[in-house]
Amino acid sequence: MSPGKQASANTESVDNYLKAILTLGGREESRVTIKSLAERLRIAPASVTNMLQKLSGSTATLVDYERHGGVQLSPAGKRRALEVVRHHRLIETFLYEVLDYPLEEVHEEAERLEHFISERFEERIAAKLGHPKIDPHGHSIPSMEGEMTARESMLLADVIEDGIFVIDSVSDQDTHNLRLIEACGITPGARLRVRKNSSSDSYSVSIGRSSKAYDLSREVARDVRIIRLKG
Amino acid sequence: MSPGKQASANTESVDNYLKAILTLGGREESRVTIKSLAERLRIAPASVTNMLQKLSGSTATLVDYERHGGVQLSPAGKRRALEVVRHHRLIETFLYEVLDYPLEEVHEEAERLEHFISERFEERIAAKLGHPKIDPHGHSIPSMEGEMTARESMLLADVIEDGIFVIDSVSDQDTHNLRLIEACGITPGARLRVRKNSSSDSYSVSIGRSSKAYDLSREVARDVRIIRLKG
DNA sequence: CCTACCAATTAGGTATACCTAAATTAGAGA
DNA sequence: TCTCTAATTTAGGTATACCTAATTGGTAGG
Ligand SMILES: [Mn+2]
Ligand SMILES: [Mn+2]
Ligand SMILES: [Mn+2]
Ligand SMILES: [Mn+2]
Repeated sequence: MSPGKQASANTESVDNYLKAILTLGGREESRVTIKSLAERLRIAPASVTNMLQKLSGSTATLVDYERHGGVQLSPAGKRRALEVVRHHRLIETFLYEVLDYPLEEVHEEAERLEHFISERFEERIAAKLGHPKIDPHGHSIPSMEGEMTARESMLLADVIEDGIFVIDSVSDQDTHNLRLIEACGITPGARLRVRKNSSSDSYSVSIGRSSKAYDLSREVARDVRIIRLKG
Repeated sequence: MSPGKQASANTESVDNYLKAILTLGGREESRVTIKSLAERLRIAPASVTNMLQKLSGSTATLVDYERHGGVQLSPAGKRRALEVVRHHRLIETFLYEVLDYPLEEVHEEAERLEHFISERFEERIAAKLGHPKIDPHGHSIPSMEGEMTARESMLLADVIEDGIFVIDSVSDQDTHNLRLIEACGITPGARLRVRKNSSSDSYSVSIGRSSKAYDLSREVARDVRIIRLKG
């Protein structure tokens, strides 16, 4: 077959491990502990150890695992993880743009479908959407070649000095938080004025030059990433 | 929860059994043999017996199985089977209409995705497509309530007397045959002139009033359903 | 009425992907 | 250096959904 890849005989389960390792490893791609993987995947640590041993042993070694030393993606594993992330984010964009899903609903559907769409499906929705670079949460969509651009952003919850920011992205992990976030008008790309409330552990935010301010708890503020515009 | 159904905890495998029983049972919903199921699903007969015993035993009895007596769908099983068929055909229509898939490619993708889309996804693509009643192969799409209209049609391969017909539907089972069929211009709804070739075991067909005639082997002719217009 | 024969079933596997409970280990702090 | 604890691993399950081989059953023809 041509220089491309063959459909990757990965199971849904394996894909989920790879994606979790990618995410938890962060920008530096550091080694990930069994415990953190277990928490993220909501699977018992013993099961995670088991799976990783199988993954690093057989197949095309998707993963570099060491006894008591955590895991890291191999080049092949990283390639596959980014492919799944691309699927996920393209599907989310598609659901949002074409099928008019509410933002809080796209993640759950994408989380399932990302494992089952073909390369053709991926290619067709990408084309339909005009090859988008970011998804509706503000996350970068990896390119077909597995490149993903990273922006320099911080958590709203980590703001110390009040100021004006641009909204980078919102987390898709918690439906309830996301609804609250949307209710404030927080949308990737918009401008946000942030004031840290000294009394309670919360943030007062307003969009653009609007005077309407909303209060966000620290927990919710952890689900918003922003970039400082001016101090 | 409201009067509706809960997401049906069926696995992909169970759904496939139900769909196969529905199809093989035909319009009369007759009992289906283990052997025919095994062939259709490409699973060993022993495995089919096993699965059916589990299905008829536990859960909400999706199936009426009797030792040495074949199977039949229960009302609940029929409901679920039609739901999956609705998914399948809506997805096919969507891939064809919205994502510009070639006709021969829609089936394989739908065959996978039908098990994983949510009710919301089903509803959204149905709305997007204007609640279509037939899929691109000419097959009826069951309604949300599980009603499916049946047309009175025959196989092209069963034609004895030459004549003019309307094309009812084409089978989605064989990609290769489907490509041949499409190449003749055979499309559901079009008019077809059929002449049985006495010499070889084949059919000479032409579309509408076109004089261009194509030869279809009996094997391919089995994948085309037609309705007689005039003798 | 009795056999074959074929369909169906039973018996006894395998692989995947989980689980809980019981070791074991690495590393931090005394 | 020793000890303790939390992380990790090992051991020994479960459920699903397949498989092959061996057995049983129904029935059509002789
Ligand atoms: Mn998501
Ligand atoms: Mn996203
Ligand atoms: Mn189909
Ligand atoms: Mn179809």
